[in-house]
Amino acid sequence: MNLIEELQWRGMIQDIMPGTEDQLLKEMTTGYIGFDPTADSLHIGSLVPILLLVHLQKAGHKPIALVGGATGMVGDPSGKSEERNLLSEEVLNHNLAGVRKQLEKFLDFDITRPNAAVIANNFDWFRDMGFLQFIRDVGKYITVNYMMAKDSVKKRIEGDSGMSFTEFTYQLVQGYDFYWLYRHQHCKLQMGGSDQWGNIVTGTELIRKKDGGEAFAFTCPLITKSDGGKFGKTEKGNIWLDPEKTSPYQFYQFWMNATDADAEKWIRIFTFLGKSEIDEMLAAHQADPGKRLLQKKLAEEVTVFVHGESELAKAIDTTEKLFEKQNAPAENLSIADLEGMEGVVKFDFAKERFTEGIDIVSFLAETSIFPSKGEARKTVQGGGVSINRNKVDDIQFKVDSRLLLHGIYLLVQKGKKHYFLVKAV
RNA sequence: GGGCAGAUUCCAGAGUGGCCAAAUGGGGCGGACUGUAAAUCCGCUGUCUUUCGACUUCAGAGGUUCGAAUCCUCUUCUGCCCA
Repeated sequence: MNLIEELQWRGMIQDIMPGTEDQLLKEMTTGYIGFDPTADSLHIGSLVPILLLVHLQKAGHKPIALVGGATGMVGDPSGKSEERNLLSEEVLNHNLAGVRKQLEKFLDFDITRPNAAVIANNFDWFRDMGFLQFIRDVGKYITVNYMMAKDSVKKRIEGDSGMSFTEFTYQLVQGYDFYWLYRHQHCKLQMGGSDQWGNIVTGTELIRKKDGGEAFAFTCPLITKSDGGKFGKTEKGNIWLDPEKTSPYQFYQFWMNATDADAEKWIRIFTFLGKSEIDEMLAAHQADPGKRLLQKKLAEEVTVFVHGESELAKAIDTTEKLFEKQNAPAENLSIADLEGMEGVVKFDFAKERFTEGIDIVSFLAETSIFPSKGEARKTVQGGGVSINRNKVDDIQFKVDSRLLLHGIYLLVQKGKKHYFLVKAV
């Protein structure tokens, strides 16, 4: 399978420009993807573009990861129904540094290789460009009619929130990125999410009109969940690649919780496993879905890719303690077991308060396991809270030191899946 | 510059003087079922309070009224139309 065939099999190609496959077969091709510095860490939504770059490099081509210092200052209207807030330069620089650091983990930058990865920042070529120069060198080549025909623009013009000139111009800014990289880095390929198609095409158009050059592109489908929910979101928000923001255990759990339908799609997209291996796994999974083979494999592969072997081992370890022996009494967990639960949210709570005894509702609110007493009370009444694996359904319940495991710990569960470890200090 | 329409609780979107902490749908959370699935069903979804209830909320500031998300005035923001 060549690169395009493989990506197609994995379900990672949505739109592709004619000739792209031939170009990739013909020679080592430089291709780029832009990353938005909207936060100081990438989240799993960015994993797909990262994987595209990795696949590209594995196939012998040269990947460029573009961090959008300049485009980030404008704001991409694609897929947004409303005008975005501008980020300050300070925040932007902070985000840029974070994103850059993460990208460096996934690609091979060994400069002895001809196809070593490169990180570029489009602020480098926009910093000194003046407005007049831009409208003469870029704006002149693209008609407003063309720009208005773009879905991202059309939707906003037809909708009722309007669109600023700044965001309208965005496609030109991104288009110029492609042109610049084409001129200076011989970059002939741009990839991205399918929402980027319009912006990408503007770039190839610019290359054609300004230089008579030829450039190629393909996009991957946006990842969706089978139940229509947003991918990569949980009740706690985004799943980040930064272990400080989303612990490897939580990260692992996210993939473990994939539904069957999602796991079947995702295993091809998010892992590097080959076709025969995946086919086998799919068959095994369908024979006995209850074993969650796919989810486990998926979670393992992605966690290793992002966080490494040792973090995966810890995540699995914690998972086993909490889930595989779910019916075992909490008292069976040793101090080492409890201490070693990496990634479980931990809280300290004053020892004296346990000695005095405290009602369950205040306890849950004060530890910040619940945001308010009202919510804590409602969940307890609804049977959603367990302490040391015993369900608490009486809001009068007192928490005191007799409950502490090994005299120190309290294992609190909110719902079935959310564990918290409270330590008496 | 002129005219018109609008701003409601996480989102969409009702409500147009008391019955409104505010319909309905979505989302979220929790429960049952299960496989840490899916589908389905049930409960919760402003804060505090065991309950009664109290308090803060319908863009912002004032006002009318016994009483306002609802009426009036000004301000801010948004969309549409005319110049």
